[in-house]
Amino acid sequence: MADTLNSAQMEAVHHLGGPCLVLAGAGSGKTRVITHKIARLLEAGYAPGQIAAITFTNKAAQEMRERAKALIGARAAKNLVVSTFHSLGVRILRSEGEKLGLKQQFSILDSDDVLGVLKDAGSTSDNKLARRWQWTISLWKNGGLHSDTVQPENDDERIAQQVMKRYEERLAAYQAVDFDDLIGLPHKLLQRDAEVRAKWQDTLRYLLVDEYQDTNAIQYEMLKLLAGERAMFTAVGDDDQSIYGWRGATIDNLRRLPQEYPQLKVIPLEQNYRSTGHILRAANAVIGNNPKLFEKKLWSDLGDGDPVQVVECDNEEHEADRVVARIQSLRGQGGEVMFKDFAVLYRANHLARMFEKALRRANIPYKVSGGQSFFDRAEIKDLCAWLRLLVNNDDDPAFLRAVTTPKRGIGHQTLSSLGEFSGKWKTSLYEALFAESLGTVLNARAVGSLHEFGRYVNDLEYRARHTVGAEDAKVLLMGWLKDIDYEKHLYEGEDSEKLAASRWTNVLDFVDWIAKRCGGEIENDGGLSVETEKKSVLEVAQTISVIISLAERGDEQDVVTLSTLHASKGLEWPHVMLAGVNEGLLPFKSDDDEMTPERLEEERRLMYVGITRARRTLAVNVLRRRKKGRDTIQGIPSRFIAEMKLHEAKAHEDPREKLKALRAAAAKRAEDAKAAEPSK
DNA sequence: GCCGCCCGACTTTTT
DNA sequence: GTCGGGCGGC
Repeated sequence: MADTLNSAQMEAVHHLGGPCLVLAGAGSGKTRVITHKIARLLEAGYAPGQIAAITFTNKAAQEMRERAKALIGARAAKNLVVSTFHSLGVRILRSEGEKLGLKQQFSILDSDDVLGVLKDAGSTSDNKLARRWQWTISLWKNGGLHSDTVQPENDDERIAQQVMKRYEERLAAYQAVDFDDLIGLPHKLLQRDAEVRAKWQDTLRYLLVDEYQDTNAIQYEMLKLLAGERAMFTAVGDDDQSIYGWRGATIDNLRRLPQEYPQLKVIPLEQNYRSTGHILRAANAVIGNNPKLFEKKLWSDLGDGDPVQVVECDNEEHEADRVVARIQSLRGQGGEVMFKDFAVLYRANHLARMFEKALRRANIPYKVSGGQSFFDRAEIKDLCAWLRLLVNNDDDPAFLRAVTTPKRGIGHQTLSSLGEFSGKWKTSLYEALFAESLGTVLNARAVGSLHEFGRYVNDLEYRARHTVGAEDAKVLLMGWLKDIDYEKHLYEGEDSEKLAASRWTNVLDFVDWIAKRCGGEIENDGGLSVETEKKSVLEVAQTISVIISLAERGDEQDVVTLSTLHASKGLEWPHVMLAGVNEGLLPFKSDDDEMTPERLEEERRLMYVGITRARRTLAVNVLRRRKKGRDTIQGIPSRFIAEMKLHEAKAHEDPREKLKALRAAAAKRAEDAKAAEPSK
């Protein structure tokens, strides 16, 4: 792609006078538009710190900052606010949270912590039930509701509402917030405090929102409040790639934009720079079956390319074999085809297994994207709990995890007495630990252990607060691990030595990662901070729950990608294979729910996302028989295959392709003959 | 109360 | 194929 903008992109970049919606079709260069627009805004007199580019993931934020840096230079890029919704929320809460009774050192609970709190608040040990509550409560919160405003529709919801109320109380007591609060609380603040609102509207004078179709109700409200009367923003999104409805994203946000901002300039980007004609026509044909919010049709001038292939497979094993065969054959054709040029995309995670097996057998290197995140690992969570406790002593969930990791003679009994005691006196567990009268409920030995723990935490906290810079941080952290004998804890807790060793490696990586962040020379940390001063261990510790992308940070290796369709959004590969394109799988259908038109439309968008990941070749796999639970059932080709209208495309294109192939073959024969002659 | 065995299920996921 | 939950036995 040359470094020029096409006319639609140009228009999008230069429209600075009011709200702007860029309908960025797949592969239409939306990141280019955003970064160029940032450059344009700087030209127009905005200071870097007044421009905020908002994304959904840390990875996207990091990429955006990188791209912006290449265009506008490191200096300007450093002060840009490139941030996820959630990090922006942290930032706002950090400076304004006190107005909500939140101390500056609040904790951020991850979803496991939340689950724990919910089980506690709802007095259950039933994980499934607690997860349902978690889900419901999160959706409510994302819809802008809290326990007093929820309108329960059945008994389950009434119970969830009660649990929610207690959950809210717990979080307040812990000085903790969950991920939803990182949006919800800043929103609340901006809404009710005119001063805060004015301050932030004045700070962030131009907003650019990436993946706008993925915003939920409350994120949209927050954007409106930040943008204010001025309404200086650019939303970039694609209604056809909205695939996160199930987690609260609402296409309504796209629908409402032109209504609520009549002066909105809508600019479609329709030229696709990614895929060849056959692939793009299939994509257009499929998505054409959805009702349109905005008119938009992708085209490309990359030529027709190879026709889309439908690959019929007997079953999952056969499919995996054919995937392997296809990779080998495309690579065998010479050229510079690398493993990293391939992706296998599927609807659900568990479908990866068969491909992993086949690829391993064929000695083809691969990576599974969207697997367990580095930060989800138990050993990392252990350490995070400690760090959280240092940051916020009142974080009871963190206290409970840290005090028992590793085991230090403080058992269930002791902790439950301590819990009772703290409940009675309305203090946090940590505070309770130092109470004079603790001896009345616990024996001296238990009190002694607790005090020892408390003193250690206190001391470590002091040191963490005053340890600055990468090297000192590393010394501190390694010392801490030695103090708590964490390595031994790992080897004792794990049956397999190998597993323990790999866990310990993770721990060391984690230490390095934190230490690096204390160094102050990090430019890409997901947009969380723009300062380049060195930071204390404690400061770094506070932000860890919002940053999760160490695992994704792995450098680009030459490996085949296995990914869910969801996780593939925004990525592209020369050769894409869509796996298991069968009724029931894609569109997905579970036994108990019925397929609403809305659901089907979202599944169709998922298919569209899958198709548009491909640059040069696309294979669509269909299973003749497929596994379902324990048994095997007949496989019906997905309706989306017919919707691709491949036969029409063939009837249209085949003669020309055939002719081309014939001519090429003839030319080759002539050349071979020529080559043979002189040697005679 | 805990351990072990058996059976069943098995969307999508970020922060 | 694996994980988790539930049930039954010790």
